Amino acid sequence: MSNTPPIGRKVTLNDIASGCGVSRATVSLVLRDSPLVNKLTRIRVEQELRRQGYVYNRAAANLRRRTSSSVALVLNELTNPFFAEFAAGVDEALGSAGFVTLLGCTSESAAREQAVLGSLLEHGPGGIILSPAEHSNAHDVLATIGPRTPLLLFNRELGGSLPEFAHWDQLMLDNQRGAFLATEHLIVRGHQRIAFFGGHHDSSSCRQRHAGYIQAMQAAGLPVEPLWRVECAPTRLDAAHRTSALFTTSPAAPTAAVCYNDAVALGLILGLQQRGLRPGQDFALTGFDDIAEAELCMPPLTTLSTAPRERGQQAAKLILQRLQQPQADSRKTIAPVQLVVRESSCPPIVA
Amino acid sequence: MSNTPPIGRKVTLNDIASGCGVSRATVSLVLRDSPLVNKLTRIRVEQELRRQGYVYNRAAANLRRRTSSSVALVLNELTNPFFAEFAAGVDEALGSAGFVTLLGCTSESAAREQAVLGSLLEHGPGGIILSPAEHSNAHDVLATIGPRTPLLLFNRELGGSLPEFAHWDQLMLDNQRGAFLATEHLIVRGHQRIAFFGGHHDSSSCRQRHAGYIQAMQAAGLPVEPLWRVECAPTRLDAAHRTSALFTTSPAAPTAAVCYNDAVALGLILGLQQRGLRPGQDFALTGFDDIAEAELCMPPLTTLSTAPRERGQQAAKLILQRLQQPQADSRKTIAPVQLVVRESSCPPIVA
DNA sequence: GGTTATCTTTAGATCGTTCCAAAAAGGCGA
DNA sequence: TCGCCTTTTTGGAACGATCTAAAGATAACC
Repeated sequence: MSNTPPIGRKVTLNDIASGCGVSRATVSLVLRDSPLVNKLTRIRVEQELRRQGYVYNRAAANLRRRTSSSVALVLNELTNPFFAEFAAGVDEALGSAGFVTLLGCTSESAAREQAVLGSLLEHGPGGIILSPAEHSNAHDVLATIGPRTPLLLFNRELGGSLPEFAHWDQLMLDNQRGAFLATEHLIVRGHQRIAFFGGHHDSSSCRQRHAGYIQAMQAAGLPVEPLWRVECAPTRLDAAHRTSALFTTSPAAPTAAVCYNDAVALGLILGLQQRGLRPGQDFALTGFDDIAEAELCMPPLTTLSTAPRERGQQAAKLILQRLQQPQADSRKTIAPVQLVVRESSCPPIVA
Repeated sequence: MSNTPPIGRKVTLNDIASGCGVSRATVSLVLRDSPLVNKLTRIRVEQELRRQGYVYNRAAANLRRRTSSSVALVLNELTNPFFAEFAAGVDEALGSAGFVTLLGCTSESAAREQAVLGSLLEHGPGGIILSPAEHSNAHDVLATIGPRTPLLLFNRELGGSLPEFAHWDQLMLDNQRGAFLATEHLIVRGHQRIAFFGGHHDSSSCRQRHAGYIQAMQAAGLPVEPLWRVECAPTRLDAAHRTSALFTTSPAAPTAAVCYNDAVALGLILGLQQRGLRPGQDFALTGFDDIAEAELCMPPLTTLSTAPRERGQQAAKLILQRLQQPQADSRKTIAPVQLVVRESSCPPIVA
């Protein structure tokens, strides 16, 4: 009566079919909840599925149906909490749509990005969510993924001009407005000498944030002192080291700084402390990203909330929509950011 | 002469074959670098592959060969930098072995873990790397993945007794020895009233670390005061809130604390500051994990380095070995941890 | 009983690859 | 020219699912 399940081989539709005396096709219909099958048959089949411990082989199904049930997520960096949250959001949203996340980390190397994209492509993802590595460029990406693979660019623009065929979707943060809001906030608090601290000028997001800063300064009629633009790598460590560059004596030192992101701001906090300054009392600063530490550091950091997890969910939704409508016009989504005021943005000391 | 590549459909072996007048089988041999094919034929085929922009369909190949080229990575948490680093390490090592990472996040929910495992399994990963959710248990996991899927347990043990069939590999940190080292270090510095702060007792890693603490205290003949065992969630926020529990007046307050992990230690730093105590001067503390912030916070944190990225690479290697030798005996690997002494573990104030 | 309509089931081709066994193509000595 | 060996190539059947079109049941009607 009770056949033994096959050993050393996975259970297939055929095993189930012969196990309960129906055809492969019927079992397939049961699996897909087709209304065609008779109730009694369905019950018999479902019992047999459980009995033999069947697991669906989605790869085989995808092959036949010419569909995909995965999306590739290629990130320049996973260690940064911003991207980790983003990835978690992507995975969550993809998962609840029945898709699976193919992960790829490029560690900011354009060469690895090429390799990773190529390797992931062979697994037939329906689409790709890409946060490009620093010097990645559009032509190389197009060359490896081809013109027909749906791609969603996140967070950064690709270097090089966009090729003709690449009608790629984009999901970007409103960097300029965010930096504008932060700068304006410091100005309203009474600051006049405000620096822009951290980031590299060849990063598109840094340029946009810097533009927002300039915009706010000019709107308030405040002077923009070139020495108050201090570049550094977007890491805590480098930011701490570069702190002294803010306090060259030639013009009066700034009383506040708009930082490229939270990591840089946390580094600046450290650097200020090492100089004997009390961040949030003697010197005001703002961040960007609202990572978890921003709320918990001392002083708590005024920053721009980008809601990375929600961005991840949004990215997943966008790419899934694209899968359903491959022909629709490409679109660029700019996610709003929100100023979160905390204690790091104190008013200036009245001299 | 030059056929157009097919439109709206992916290029297949057949397209290449008919494109340069050989059989499908020959093209397949070329792709796999078989020595059987003639040099001239190989060149012709390779040209055609490039010309049509062929991408290998690994899913189809895996179906035929009954192999897999992916590994599932299921994590209880991705936001924690420890796990993010770990994931990056896994992905890196899998990638360079030609495997792809199927990501799954469970957010500490055993129910989600079941769902995620089930969904990932359908994509036919060769094996699974699992860092279990808090209340996950062995029987449920066995029920969904079956006895034949290779699984590597990372970081935590599974609740419930291990079922008969589940000969699962394990990669654990040497929690007990780590906590022992931290405690011993504080004792050598002259502390006698040392607390164990943070974590929940139903977490296996917390029990192990606590055991290491007890071991060191007893080895030094120091009393273990029950009030100095303060439980809290392993987050910065909860740790900050629970700080006051260390300073109930009944016995003399402790002068140092061994913290469950870095997150808790950072929370404790915050809590101490809020009470007007200077961590690293008035009170000594140690962490566990050596996350990036440990080096950069104030004061820099004495902690145990677990090298999460290396652990990730190690986990990938272990699961890949298991794939090659499914029958080998299961093994439990305990990764060493290393004490990193920084400024948070000051000597006690001589009263 | 025969015809029609409705409800269920199924054989066989198919997706894009690999494997197998066997065929074709060439080279060489007799 | 023939057989024999080596080097290349190839048709067709897999892998595990889905789809199509058609066949079997069953019920209903005249």
